[in-house]
Amino acid sequence: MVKRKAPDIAVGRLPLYLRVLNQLLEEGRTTTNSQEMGTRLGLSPAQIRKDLSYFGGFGRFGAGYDVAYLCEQLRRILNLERTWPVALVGAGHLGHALANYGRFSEGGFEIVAVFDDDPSKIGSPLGRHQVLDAAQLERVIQEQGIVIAILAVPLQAAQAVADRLVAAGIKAILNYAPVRLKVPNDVKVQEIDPVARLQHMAYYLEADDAAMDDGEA
Amino acid sequence: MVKRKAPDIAVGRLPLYLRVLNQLLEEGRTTTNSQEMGTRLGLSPAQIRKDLSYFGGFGRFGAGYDVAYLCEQLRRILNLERTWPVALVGAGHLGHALANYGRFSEGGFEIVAVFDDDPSKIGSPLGRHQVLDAAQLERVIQEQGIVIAILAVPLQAAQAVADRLVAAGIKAILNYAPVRLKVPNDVKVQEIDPVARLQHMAYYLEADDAAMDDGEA
DNA sequence: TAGATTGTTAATCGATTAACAATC
DNA sequence: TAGATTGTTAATCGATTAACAATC
Repeated sequence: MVKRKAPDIAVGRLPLYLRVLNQLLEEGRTTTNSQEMGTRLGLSPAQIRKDLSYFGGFGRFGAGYDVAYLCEQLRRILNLERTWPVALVGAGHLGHALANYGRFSEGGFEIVAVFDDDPSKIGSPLGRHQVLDAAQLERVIQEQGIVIAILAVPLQAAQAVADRLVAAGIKAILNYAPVRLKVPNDVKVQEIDPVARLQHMAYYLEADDAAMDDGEA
Repeated sequence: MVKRKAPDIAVGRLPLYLRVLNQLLEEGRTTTNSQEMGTRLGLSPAQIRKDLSYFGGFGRFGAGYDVAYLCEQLRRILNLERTWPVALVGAGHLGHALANYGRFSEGGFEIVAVFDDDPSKIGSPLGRHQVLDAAQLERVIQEQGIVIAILAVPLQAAQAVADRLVAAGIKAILNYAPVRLKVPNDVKVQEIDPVARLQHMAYYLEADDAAMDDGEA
C-alpha cells in the first residue's frame, strides 16, 4: 500500500508512454491496454503496468486504460500541466535547429530566450527571437524565472556556461556538448551525444572494411 | 577465462570511455586509471574495470592504463578503425545542423549523402554536399555500400523512410523522429528525443506554477 | 455471470559494487 | 621489495518478468 519511490528508469519511460498515448489519440482511439502500448514501444505489458503502478492505478480492470485520462495523468505526474520557459544557449547550427523545432511546445516547453557570445550573431533573428548577448544570461534567467536550459555551445565552453546557468538558478540542463557536466546534486542533466550513439551501434556492424564496392574475393 | 558476451549496456559505455580518453590525450596525459576515469564520468572505478574486462585486459597492474593504447583498443573494439560513410535523410533545420556538425568525422563517421523529397530543397547546397532527391536513396546507398543512416524527417514520414532504408541495406539508424521504429532484428536503432529528455527532467522540478515573477504570498 | 485486463506480489534475471588475490 | 592498481569472483542490489488474485 505504501508506494515505493519510483525509480528514475521508470520515470524516464513515462514520456514514451505519453508519446504513444498522443499517437493513439490522433488515431481517434479512446481506450488502450498495456498489451497494445507494449507492442508499440517494444516493452512488456508487465513493465508498463509496473511503471504506472508507482504513481497510482489509472486503468479499469478488464477494460484497459482510457487514452485521454491516462494522458492527462501522465502530464500531471511529469509536471507538464504548465508550459516551462526554456533558455537556449548557443546560436550555431544546432541552436538554429532547436529554436525552430516544433515539438517543444506540444511537449510542454517553450524556448523564450536564445543566447550567444559571438558579436556577429547577437541581435540577429532566430526563430521567433533575437539572439541575446550571453552577458545577459543571468539577468534574463532570473527575471523570467527560467529553470530549464538547453546547452548547445562548443565543448570547450560547456562547463563554464553550465556553471553560470547553475549559479543563475537553472535546475535542469539538456546538454548537447559531449562532456559529463559537473553540477550540484539538485540540478538534473541529460546528455545528447549522437556520435556516442553511432559508436554504440558501430560495435554491432560488420567490421569488414573493404568489400561492398563490387564483391571481389 | 571464457569471456561472457558483453552486455549491450556495457558496450554503450565504451564511447564514453573513448571520450574521456580523448580528453586526457588533449591534456597531454599519457596514463590514467579506473579511479580517475570514473570520477570524470560519474561512474565507479569497479564498473569501468568490469566493462573493459569483457573485451580483454588493457591495463598494467599497479600502473593503470596507457591512454593512447586504451584509446586505440576501444576504437578497434567499436569498429572505428575505419571511417563509416553515413546517409542523412532530411534536409530541414535539423538536417542542416547535422550536416555541419564537426564531431562525426573525429568519431569515425562521415556524412556522404543528404536526401530530401522536397523539390525546393533538392539540388541546394548543404555543408559540403548538394541535397539529393530522396528517390535516389536506394541507388546511392547500395552503390556506396552505406550501412548507417541518420533519420531527420518529420514524424509522419519516419517509418516509411526507415522501411526503405532497411530494404536498401542499412543496418544502423540514428532516429531523430519521436517514434519507435519497427525494423528487423539485425538492424540497430538509436533514438534521440530531446522532448522526452526534457519531460524526464521536468518530473523532478518544483511543480509550483506561479511565484517567481516577484514573490507575493 | 463470464471474460478480460488490471495492479501487485513473488521469482527471476541481470547489472553494479565490494573485496581481494594477482602481479607489475 | 613495498606500493599500487588491475582483473575477476562473489555478494549485493535493483529491475524485469511471470503469475495470479482482484475486480470491473
